[in-house]
Amino acid sequence: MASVSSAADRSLPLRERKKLRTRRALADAALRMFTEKGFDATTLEELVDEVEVSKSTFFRTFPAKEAAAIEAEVELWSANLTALRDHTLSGVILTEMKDILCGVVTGLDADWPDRYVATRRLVLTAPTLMAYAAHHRADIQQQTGDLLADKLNLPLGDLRPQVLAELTTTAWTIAARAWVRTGGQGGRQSLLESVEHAFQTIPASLELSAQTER
Amino acid sequence: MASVSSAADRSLPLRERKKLRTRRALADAALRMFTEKGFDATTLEELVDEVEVSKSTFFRTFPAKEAAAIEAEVELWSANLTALRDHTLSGVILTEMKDILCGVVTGLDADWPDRYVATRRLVLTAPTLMAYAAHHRADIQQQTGDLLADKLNLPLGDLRPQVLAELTTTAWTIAARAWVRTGGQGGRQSLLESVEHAFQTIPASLELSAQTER
DNA sequence: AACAATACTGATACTGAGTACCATTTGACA
DNA sequence: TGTCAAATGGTACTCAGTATCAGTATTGTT
Repeated sequence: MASVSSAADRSLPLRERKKLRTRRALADAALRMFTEKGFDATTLEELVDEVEVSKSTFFRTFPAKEAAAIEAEVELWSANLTALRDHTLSGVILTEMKDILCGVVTGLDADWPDRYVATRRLVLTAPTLMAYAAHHRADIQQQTGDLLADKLNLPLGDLRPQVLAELTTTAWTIAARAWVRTGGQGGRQSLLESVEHAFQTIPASLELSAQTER
Repeated sequence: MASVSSAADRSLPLRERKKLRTRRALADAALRMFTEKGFDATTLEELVDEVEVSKSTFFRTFPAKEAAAIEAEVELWSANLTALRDHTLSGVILTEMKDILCGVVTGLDADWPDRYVATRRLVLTAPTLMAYAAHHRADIQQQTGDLLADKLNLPLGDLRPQVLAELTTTAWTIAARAWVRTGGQGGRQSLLESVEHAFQTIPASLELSAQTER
């Protein structure tokens, strides 16, 4: 389980390193400024002035203003897709999905948990951001489902890989929501416990009944 | 199970009827024009000219250009929330959720299935629409989860209502996707069968394993 | 049936995100 | 060092979305 993305990766061509640096700088500034001033109140011009790049460069790096704000989210799911791709599945898939996801969380940069908490809190403040994050999640889900179907050699009509992909993101979303609500206290470890708990809650939810419950 | 929304509802004050009429006209024109010319290629001006209202009126009716395109989706979930609110839960909740949803589908306008198919197909063509639809889904999920927690008197930390809400929209999304892919053939009836199937697939997915499967 | 009070519409002017285009600079590589 | 490719910055543009206000239609009251 190698650490995938660190800030200054030698061995990468200089040009690529520069691009990565501005990408990182833009994402950091975006998270900070949007949190301080509000997403709508911060114009793109202010953002690019801060980082000292042009608007052109911004849109060559990110497809939208919103994208710069949810980099931490993107990092998580890109890494997860890669991990799933490189993993040989065996046993109960949903459990495997949970383990892969937990492995990814463990492998991310040291500053990732803080950035993720800040990101999720920010997302709650602006509907536009909410929409963008939801879209990203749907996108990831689709890709995960397709990848699963491929890895398991399942026919096109089989709904199970899509369902599994959705269950995975569902479990994550719910676990993360609870963890973020605590301010990310307990760090990575408590997040992992929250994820375990959420995955366990799925079968428990299926059986939930009224009457007997009150 | 009363039919909720028909085009010209008497007994409503004139002012409200007019608003509903323009809303309907805008949504219809939007669906048609976006499908014909493409979402991005159709400007808001063209749309409001067609319906002969001002841009001002458009934005008092819909919060965004995208919203006019997904009215069929909004109608479905608004009706579902209302139905859930008015329903007394008993027995296995997930089954109840399925039944309520199926009841809502049965109760919608005669032209709803066609409009829904057109909507979903349109959504696939424009990322902006995709994002907006995903956002709407997330919004509905949240409200459904909160409503469930309230109706079942569950404490704030309990993840199960949120999971159930997500499972419900998940099942719907997957069922609808399959149904739309067939062009909505078989109409409402085959959609309902697809929904049944998707709900059954959820427990089946939990147990899916590798090895034994290939 | 006339009259406030109130809600809705339309027009205008504005902000800011995102795109298209081109001239300039910078890194890659022989 | 020189040449090619690729990234950058600047300018001008389109269009969604907001704010404001004057005019018009609807409601409910007397």
